[in-house]
Amino acid sequence: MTDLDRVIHEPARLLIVALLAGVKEADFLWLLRESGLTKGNLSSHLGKLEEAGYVEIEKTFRGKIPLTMARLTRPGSKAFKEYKQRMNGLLAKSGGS
Amino acid sequence: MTDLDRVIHEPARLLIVALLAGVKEADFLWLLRESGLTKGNLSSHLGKLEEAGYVEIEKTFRGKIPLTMARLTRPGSKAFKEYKQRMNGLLAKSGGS
DNA sequence: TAAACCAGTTTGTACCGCAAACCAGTATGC
DNA sequence: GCATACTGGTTTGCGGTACAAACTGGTTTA
Repeated sequence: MTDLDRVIHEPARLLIVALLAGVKEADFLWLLRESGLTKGNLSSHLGKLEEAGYVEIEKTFRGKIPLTMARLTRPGSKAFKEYKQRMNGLLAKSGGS
Repeated sequence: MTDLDRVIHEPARLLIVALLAGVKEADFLWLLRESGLTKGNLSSHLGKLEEAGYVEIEKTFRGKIPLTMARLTRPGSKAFKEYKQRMNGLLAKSGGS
């Protein structure tokens, strides 16, 4: 109907995806600071995005301390791109400005 | 955080608001056909939008048959405009195209 | 040894969108 | 003139989900 991808549409995830699209790779704490989300929400939203196949999560260690990296997958980039197109289409149809 | 107006953000309502922004006034059945929503959903989303003060609902009669007209209020137009700006900002920050 | 901390995950709840059931009134078939 | 179908909606029930708060497993500090 509007055909907006609900996984991406959710504001918190839209923000995460937009951030990732900019940098191509980011760790949990950077996303945490940049997004302003709580840890819990960031964690679960990343979980949803991973489940959807839109991001890859890689868990490593920085010394003794766990480190989680996230990056957009190819399908993720594609989905985001399509989302942007549809959204622009919607916003445009209401008459400019 | 993303500061997206949740009332407008919901796809069905975004569509309704975009449609109304284009025409300035519309009746229930036109919105029904144009949006592809079910009657139930259209009714309740219009209710939400009215409750938020974003649309005015006017109930009249066309002959013997009830007719509901909807139009965007001033605050509604303003909210939609701001929504568009924020959304464009979000989509832009990920690097163009 | 314990207390504080880091980097997250799991859990609980309250809300919300959706579809289906419902309703009042009007035209139509018998 | 009675019932059946249709218009133009509204209300209800249910399933999914976002958010915050509590929890966990390991690590440094006191």
